Amino acid sequence: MKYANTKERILNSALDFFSVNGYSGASIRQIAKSIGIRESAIYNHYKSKEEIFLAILSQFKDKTISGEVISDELLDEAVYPEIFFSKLAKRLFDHWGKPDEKKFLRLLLMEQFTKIGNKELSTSDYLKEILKVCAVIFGEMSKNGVIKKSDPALLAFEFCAPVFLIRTEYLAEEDSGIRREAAEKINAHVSFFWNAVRLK
Amino acid sequence: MKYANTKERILNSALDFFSVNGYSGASIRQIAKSIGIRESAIYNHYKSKEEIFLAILSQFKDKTISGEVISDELLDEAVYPEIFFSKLAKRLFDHWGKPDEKKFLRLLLMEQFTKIGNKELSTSDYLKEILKVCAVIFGEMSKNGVIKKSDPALLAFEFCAPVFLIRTEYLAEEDSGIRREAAEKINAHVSFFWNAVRLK
DNA sequence: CATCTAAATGAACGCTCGTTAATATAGCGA
DNA sequence: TCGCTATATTAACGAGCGTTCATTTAGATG
Repeated sequence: MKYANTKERILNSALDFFSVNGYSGASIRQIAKSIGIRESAIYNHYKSKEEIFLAILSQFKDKTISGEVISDELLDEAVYPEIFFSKLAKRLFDHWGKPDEKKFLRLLLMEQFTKIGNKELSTSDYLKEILKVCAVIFGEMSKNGVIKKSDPALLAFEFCAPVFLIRTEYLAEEDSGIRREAAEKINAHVSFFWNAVRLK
Repeated sequence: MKYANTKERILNSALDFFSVNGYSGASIRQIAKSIGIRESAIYNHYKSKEEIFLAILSQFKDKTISGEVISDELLDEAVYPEIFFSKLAKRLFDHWGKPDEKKFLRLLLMEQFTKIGNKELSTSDYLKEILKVCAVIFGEMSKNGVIKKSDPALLAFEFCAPVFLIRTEYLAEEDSGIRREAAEKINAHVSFFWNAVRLK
């Protein structure tokens, strides 16, 4: 029998398993079985397990976060910084909580130190883009006198780092109770940040 | 031939391999070989690979961070908050950078989502103790009018989270150039935090 | 010195791993 | 309709895995 999208379905399933069992804990047979084919069929699409891993990485490397997190209506709110920060933090948190992004984040955390992952995966790199975007926005806000003048890159880091840590703390399970707890932490962080950067 | 400390040396070597290859990527044979014994000899000391893993976890669970990071001379400086924050941040960063602590941190990040690790490992739990200690200290400082009044637990999180993220970003390699880069980030964070909590 | 025991060895087990090769089959273009 | 190509299956490979077991050895105890 022939199937459609096999190549893509391999990638999806591989991400599922890699992000829970780790690269070396996941097996080709497991991945094949989960999409209803034999392990040898995998090799019609990828020449090795490592190639599947690298394909996942390059798929996520091409993704850009800005479009997913920053929108025009959001930017319009930058004149009301308190609301803006709150929305931005929530968006960021939710972005990292999207099913595939969550899986990739787990993979990043798991494989960033391994032989196979340490060349391609680093938390700094992963955060680089969003930090840059935030720095630009915060820089504009200082210039426009909406918040204190300060190093935009530092502001970006101080805004994003706690959000990122909260996200990684809740990367495992996520029932509605947990989500509320995380949302409260995000709110508290935003209020701290806002108090730190507001004009007196 | 007979060796001394075999049980302990197994644990050390296991931590080395687990923290780089992950639990399932490391093998009993590899661990045995690295300490100069055969794999079967391991089983005179631990009844399974899983037991070695759990022994590592319980070894670190018993460790207390407060004594390693907080000292009396450090607390004496709490009256000069800017210096105090700077020293505390450095101590925290250095603590997480101690060879064994670094290995454990990598293990934590790698295994917190896996079948074997997800019951025993969580970033929140790992940070819980230091957050509590910091909260007490910061609470005292607000009460003594050395810094702004604010939720001590929030202050502790805002202080520690960026330090922790910086640490995890530099958990892989660490040459002297990298260490200087990290130190600068820590300084920048401390200055942001200090500006956020200082009295006006 | 003889004995006991803890700790090592060497060989083997059943299993799973990633990968390959030979073969079958489905669907599309000529 | 025929044959080509992409995609699947079945079977097998060598290697490494965790673990067990019978045996040897070294060092402490009497």
